[in-house]
Amino acid sequence: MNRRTYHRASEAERREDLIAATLDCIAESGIQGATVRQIAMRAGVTGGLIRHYFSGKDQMLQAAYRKVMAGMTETAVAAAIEGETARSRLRRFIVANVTPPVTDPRTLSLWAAFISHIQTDQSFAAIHRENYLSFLEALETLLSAFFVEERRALSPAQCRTYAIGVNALVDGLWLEGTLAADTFAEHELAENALISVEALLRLQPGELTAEQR
Amino acid sequence: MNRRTYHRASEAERREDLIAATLDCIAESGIQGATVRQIAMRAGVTGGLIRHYFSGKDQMLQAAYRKVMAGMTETAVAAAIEGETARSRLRRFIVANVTPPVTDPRTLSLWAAFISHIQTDQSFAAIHRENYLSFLEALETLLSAFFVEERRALSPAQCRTYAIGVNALVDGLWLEGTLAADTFAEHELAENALISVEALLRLQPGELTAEQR
DNA sequence: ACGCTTATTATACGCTCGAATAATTCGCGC
DNA sequence: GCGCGAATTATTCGAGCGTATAATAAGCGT
Repeated sequence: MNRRTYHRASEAERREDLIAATLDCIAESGIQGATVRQIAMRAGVTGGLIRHYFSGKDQMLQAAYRKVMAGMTETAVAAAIEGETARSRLRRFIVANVTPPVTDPRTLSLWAAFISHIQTDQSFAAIHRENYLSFLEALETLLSAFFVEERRALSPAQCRTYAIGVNALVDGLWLEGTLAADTFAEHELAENALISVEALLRLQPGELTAEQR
Repeated sequence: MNRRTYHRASEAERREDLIAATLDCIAESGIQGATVRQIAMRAGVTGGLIRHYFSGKDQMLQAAYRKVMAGMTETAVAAAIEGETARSRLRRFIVANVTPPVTDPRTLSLWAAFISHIQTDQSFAAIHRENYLSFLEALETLLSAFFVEERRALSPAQCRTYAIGVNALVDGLWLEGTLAADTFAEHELAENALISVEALLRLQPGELTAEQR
């Protein structure tokens, strides 16, 4: 009647492990395969522990959703701030969104698994909304800085219209490029994204595309 | 010990009923709520009947997925062919894709519920791919006819790049516009779509937007 | 080095799922 | 109008789900 030996972990790392295991399960076999038992096994613990750190499975899924979305936005934002000019930052932001690890089958699996919960569960809807608005705001900021740098006057309303359009384009390319990953070479997608954004903002051809310092 | 009385339906209409009930269940409570029992109840039959018409629940879900996707494409194509000029057909196609019933919470629910299966189940992946390519081809045809009408020479490769970009834009607007339905007025989304496509194709402002006869 | 707190395991419970099977009713061909 | 095939119902089964609870081992403060 020997029990398993185990290690007592700190709350932070245990929660992180559990969320990571949740994401692994979802990525591998969909939300249907992300059962309490599977997740626990993947995390190297037993099922009961989950309810010691989360009030239920749903709350853990929500935490996992937050992590995925935050990760996507942060990757793109982190890429952007490396740029030295507003134009470069905008360019990097766009490219990052259609390049791994954002454009990645695993990321898509996770995103897709959660997106369907938005319609049914308002907690997920809130998380989505929060991240959508934050992404849109980041894009809007990059855009308006870019237009200032280009000495091109733009009403806030028009800037927002542009942001919505660019956001849609990037999302669409991301979605299709990842779903049909074998149809597009990696650079092909990024190139298409830049050309399309150029056109969308009515820039000169090459204004964004051209490599710059 | 009285059994329920029942009506013997033709195979075609029974299958259609079952698929419709499946979609109702998914739209209302997500894929998790689309259980054999719920679907059967909604269709006014008992659960066992499902396996008389489909080899299992999964196959019925696939049939339902096909129906949803075909419906979306057909709605847009049907709207397009009403147009008298290539420009009008392109315009109508785009507007139809960001207007109810394509842009609709129910449609999104259904789409989202299925999209996550693409990563896990290759049967769903095949259905997706089939519909994606058919949508892209329809768009490409509309585009090239439009450019011919406009007497604007375009290489097939560039036409395809445009098609991919427009497709992404339309998909993205559709997705965001439906997810954040309360953020956009109905005409706002369509207007933004036309303005963005205009820019994407490097047309004159108003070339697509302006109402025309 | 011991005892106390608690993180973790182990086990059980009630429920619902998809599927299989057997019983029954329908309605068409004759 | 009757019988026969097949569509439909009714019932059962085993598996797996999320959750609850009790037993236990870990490791820190002292």
